[in-house]
Amino acid sequence: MSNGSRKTIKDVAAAAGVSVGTASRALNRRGRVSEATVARVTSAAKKMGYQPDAIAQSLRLKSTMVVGMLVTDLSNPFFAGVIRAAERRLQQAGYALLVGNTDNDRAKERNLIDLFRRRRVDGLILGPCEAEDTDMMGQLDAGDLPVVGYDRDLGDGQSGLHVAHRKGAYEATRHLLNLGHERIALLSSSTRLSPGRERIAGYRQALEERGLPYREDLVRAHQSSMEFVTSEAYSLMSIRPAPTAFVSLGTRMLAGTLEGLRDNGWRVPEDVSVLTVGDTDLARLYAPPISTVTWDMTSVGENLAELMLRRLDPETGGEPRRIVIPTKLIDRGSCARPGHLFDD
Amino acid sequence: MSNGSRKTIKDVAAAAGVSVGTASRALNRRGRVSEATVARVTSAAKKMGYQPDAIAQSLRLKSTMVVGMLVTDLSNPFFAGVIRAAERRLQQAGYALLVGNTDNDRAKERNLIDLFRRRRVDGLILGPCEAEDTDMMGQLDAGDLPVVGYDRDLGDGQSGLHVAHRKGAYEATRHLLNLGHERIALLSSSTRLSPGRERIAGYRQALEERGLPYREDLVRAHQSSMEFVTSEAYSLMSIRPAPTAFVSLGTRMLAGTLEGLRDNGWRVPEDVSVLTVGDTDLARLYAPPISTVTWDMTSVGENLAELMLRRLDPETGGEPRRIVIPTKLIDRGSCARPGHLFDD
DNA sequence: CGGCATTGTGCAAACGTTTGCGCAGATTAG
DNA sequence: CTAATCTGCGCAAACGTTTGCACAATGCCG
Repeated sequence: MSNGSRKTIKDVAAAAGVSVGTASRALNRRGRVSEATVARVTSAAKKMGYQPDAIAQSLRLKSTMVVGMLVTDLSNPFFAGVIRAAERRLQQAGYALLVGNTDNDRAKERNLIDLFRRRRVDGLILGPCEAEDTDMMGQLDAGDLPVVGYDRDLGDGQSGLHVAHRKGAYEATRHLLNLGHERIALLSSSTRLSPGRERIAGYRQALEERGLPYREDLVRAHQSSMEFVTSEAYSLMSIRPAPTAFVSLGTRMLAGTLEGLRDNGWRVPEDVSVLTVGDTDLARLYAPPISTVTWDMTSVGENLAELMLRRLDPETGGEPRRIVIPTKLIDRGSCARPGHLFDD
Repeated sequence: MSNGSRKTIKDVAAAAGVSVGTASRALNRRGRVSEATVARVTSAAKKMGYQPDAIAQSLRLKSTMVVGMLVTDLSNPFFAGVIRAAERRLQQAGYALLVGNTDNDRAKERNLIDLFRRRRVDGLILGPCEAEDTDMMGQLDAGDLPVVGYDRDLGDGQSGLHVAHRKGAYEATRHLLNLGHERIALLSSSTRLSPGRERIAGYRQALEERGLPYREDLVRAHQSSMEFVTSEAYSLMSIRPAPTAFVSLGTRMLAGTLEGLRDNGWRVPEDVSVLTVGDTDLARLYAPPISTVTWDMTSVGENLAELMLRRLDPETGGEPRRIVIPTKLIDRGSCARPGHLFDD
């Protein structure tokens, strides 16, 4: 079937007995071509398995039909799910998705952005990254590269999507407050990222509404490596009077939290209530199942893609838009009235 | 800083007072250029923030520095982890990784492959996909597109990487047999994919070595959706005499399996032993923790990248290579001597 | 000081497309 | 029947690079 060297439009034109220009017009049904030649050319193209060279097209048309996306860590299932949905939607529109991992490192992010610009991506979706810089996004966008932010603070005039982390954390905290908890320990992802900041803000807001103080010693917000979370959990457990609830406000922190509690023999929910963010198999099947603040990853991905497509469409490209994805609290019974372990 | 339109090498050349050709040679330190002009040109380039256009380079050099990778589902953490590691390694070598989801659908896979070819990827990493076709891979490779397979059956002369699923399943089964189990139920991913086939083969081999029959009614191998797995688990639990062990041979089947067992009140490991494949938070933190056949995702990703880079390097590109990634059995106590639930 | 190798530079082709322009022939209007 | 319009096609430029080739200038050797 496939001959040695790849077929170009020149070969097709020759086979159909027309010039390259005409062949191009025929294949794209653009400009003035007779139906007869369209037929001849397309059939010749099909016969020899011709596929237009996307690189050459990109060069000529000044559009690569690729959008880039940067996340801190693709192996985080919550990013992977979003990427999957975004890719699907973009593909329907003819775009490919190029992903990059920033490892939550600002320098790496810069490098990747430059790399993607050199590759002439048509647009860029930027996930949260350490020390986000709204100026940068503005510059890129002004430099003619449409940018859509994902859980990331934006400058004016840019499109972005946010999961309602703040409200989610607020509601989770209120749930615990309503049960009578007053010392709620917090394990959060880094405050240098928007989701972490927002969640803590929600937690704080709920406390303040009840007139309870925001106690720094009850809040730990750093990396989310498993060992680290476990050791922070230990440390929180040694506070006296002890926290009566643990909120794990990072999508990958539940395991470490539970490990810490279990190793110390604290029972859930008799001794301590637990609440987490991001629905996982572990949360669903732990004994007891863990109550969770969740949201729809597919919706996030699709809306990100939609936002980008809107920016890419010359018709609607002008006005930036913002989207907020709501969260939902799933109550599973890992929260109860406060226990009385080490009350003082 | 950044002026309106993007700078091309022409601008750099003009600013440095040389011709484009010379500018190119200076920037790439290729051919004969005086050190003086190299300095002038590079400084001019830096001053105006020039970045070469990767598209134009690709067209001219006939290499995009992009490799494509196709998996069934990027949101499966076991693929995501591999992709992450592969991307990292490829990036060090200057390549970008373009990923696509096949949804385990042969037609989609074909489409994506065509798409990637049009995009002129320099190489292709193909994960498992329904009804794999070794011919196709051979054709692609012969058509001058290096292909590396991942847990996928290959034709002759192609590079590939396999996780030792067969051996892993074999050892897992033997572990149970050694404890005295004789009726071991199997929930496996589809046999239309290499990992599923291999795992079942390993299971079978272990049974046969003990002179035990391979019973089709104890083996279920289909999709891995949660609901499906749970219902299959139910069905297996109704067999009499009942299975004394459940092996969940898919990376995403443990949750469904455990749910089925729990809902029916079967205790692990007193009533039933459980073993799974792929280490997850759930396996680590379930009560009891679940014994697991695991392997190193990072190693898989890096070796895939390495295999591809080797094929891409004109020096070593010739000979194909195969790599096998070993598995390891982590014993965690979810397996015990057989219980006596519904023995007959 | 003449010939010759060496060095640095510019010119132009090439990669594979798309598209504006011009032109010949066909069709229509007056 | 002539003039105007329309139709279909070819030509060539352009997108931004890299690189073979030619050529002038320089340095070296005899």
